[in-house]
Amino acid sequence: MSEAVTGPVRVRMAPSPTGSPHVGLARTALYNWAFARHHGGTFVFRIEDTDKERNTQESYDSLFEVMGWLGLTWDEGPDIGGPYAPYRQSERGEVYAEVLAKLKAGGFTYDCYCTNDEVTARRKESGSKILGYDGFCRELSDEQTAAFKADGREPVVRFRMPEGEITFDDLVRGDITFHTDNVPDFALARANGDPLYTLVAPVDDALMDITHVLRGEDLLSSTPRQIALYDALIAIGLTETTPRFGHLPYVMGEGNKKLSKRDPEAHLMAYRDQGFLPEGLLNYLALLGWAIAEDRDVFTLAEMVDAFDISRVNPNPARFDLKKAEAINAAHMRMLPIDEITHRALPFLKAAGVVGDPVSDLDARLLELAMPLVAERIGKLTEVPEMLGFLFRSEVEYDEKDVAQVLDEDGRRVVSAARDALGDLHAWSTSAIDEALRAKLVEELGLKPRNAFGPVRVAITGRRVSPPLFESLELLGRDETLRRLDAILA
RNA sequence: GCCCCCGUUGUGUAGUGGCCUAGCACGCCGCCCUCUCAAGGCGGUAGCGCGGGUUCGAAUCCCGUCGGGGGUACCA
Repeated sequence: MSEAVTGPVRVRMAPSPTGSPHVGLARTALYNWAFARHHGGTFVFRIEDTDKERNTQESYDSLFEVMGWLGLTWDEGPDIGGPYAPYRQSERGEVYAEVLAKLKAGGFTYDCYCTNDEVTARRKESGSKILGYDGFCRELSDEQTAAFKADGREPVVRFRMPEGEITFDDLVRGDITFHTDNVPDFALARANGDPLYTLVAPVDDALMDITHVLRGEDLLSSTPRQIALYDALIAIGLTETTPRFGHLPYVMGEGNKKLSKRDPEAHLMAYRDQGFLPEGLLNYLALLGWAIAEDRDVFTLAEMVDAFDISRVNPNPARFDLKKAEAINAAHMRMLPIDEITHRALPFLKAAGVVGDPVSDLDARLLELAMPLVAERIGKLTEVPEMLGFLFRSEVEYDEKDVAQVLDEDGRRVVSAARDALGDLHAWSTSAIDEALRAKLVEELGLKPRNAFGPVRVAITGRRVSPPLFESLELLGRDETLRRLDAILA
């Protein structure tokens, strides 16, 4: 493989606003972004919305929302403009019409009147093994053209594929060769004149001086068509060079199925809503096809930018593993300062109704004291309200299973003893609570620590899993603690 | 069918002919620590798709084969 970068770098991400943003999109964006930043290049955000049928405004908006959340910043785009504006293909109609005219004048295209049925019928008759278009309209006589027009047919514009082999040096896969016998002439514009992706993507890449095209492997087999078109664009003077291509492996779901839009795991928004950190998700996504080092897999975006090398990207498709994604996310959670976790958890705490909006001073102070207790025990932000809710709500949400398991008759005796021990306590501090409960439950009643504190924990927090108990009691306060114990015993 | 891509433990990867008795991470299992859960520490589990070559020596090179994926649109 030859040197990937020899000059200034301009890359782009060019999603279509259809459906809800997908994890594969984020991975592609991330690699493009990291590549651009590593080489001090430019990252362009372009919207490929030529398919009017499938585009939606909602999807368009969610693209920006999700990219904003991820924090992968672009240097040029529909929202911020740039020297190559507009960046939305639906606004570039004249550009494509002009290119199309030049291509036609140069003899690189022809009008094609065939219907699908006709092409299929001819293939059946000829017994050809190649499925695409057969080139029937390549050399139409004036009479034939007139006949089609008289028939009321409108032509699509088709590109004339040259004869021979097309080889390109893929940035992640090395040399790939196609023979154009297997790459039929393809349509550049619909019969109604609307340009198609096949035209628009290479034209914009050319016009925007894109130097490296990093995209999903689903586009691998359209690359020879684009290279042939690029040659034509060079011939008509639109650009001077063809970009380098790099085809990124798929992100697959469970089993060996491509993560489809139907899979809940596919949706980026779901990760945000589940309380993933963008840097955690991004770190995990980076691992799907790339490694920073052989013995390390937790790193920051800055470290990734520093180390990213497109030629080190693995070509084979990767399965998305939620467990590992969560583990990586948890590692990032632990890297965050506590007040930063608090800051990020706030929307989740508000959404869960654990704190009000705005947050009262009292709650803010309690949060400041409570956060250190859970900061190291959470993997996702949604766990913060789950773990701390009991400190803020007067109505404890008791987990029925935990209650049934721990607060049986024996458990209630333990709670009762704990209530006695704490009721007499004058100093209300973690260490005093610790000592008092141990003296009563462990030493006096001879219980094992876990059996001693379990019932108290469930009585107070509603769950068998909670922040450390003594600290929690201190924060809860004597009155509320005793009230909850009494309520259980009542 | 035809063309192209891919193939290391359950998952992601490291590995570019001897350093591989195949490393790391997640998962899973066990132990330690421990007021629960995490975190942390220690240990275990499991892999080069298959078959031929080349070579003193192959996960690494070659051929074949099988399996998976993508494309084959007036979608992108």
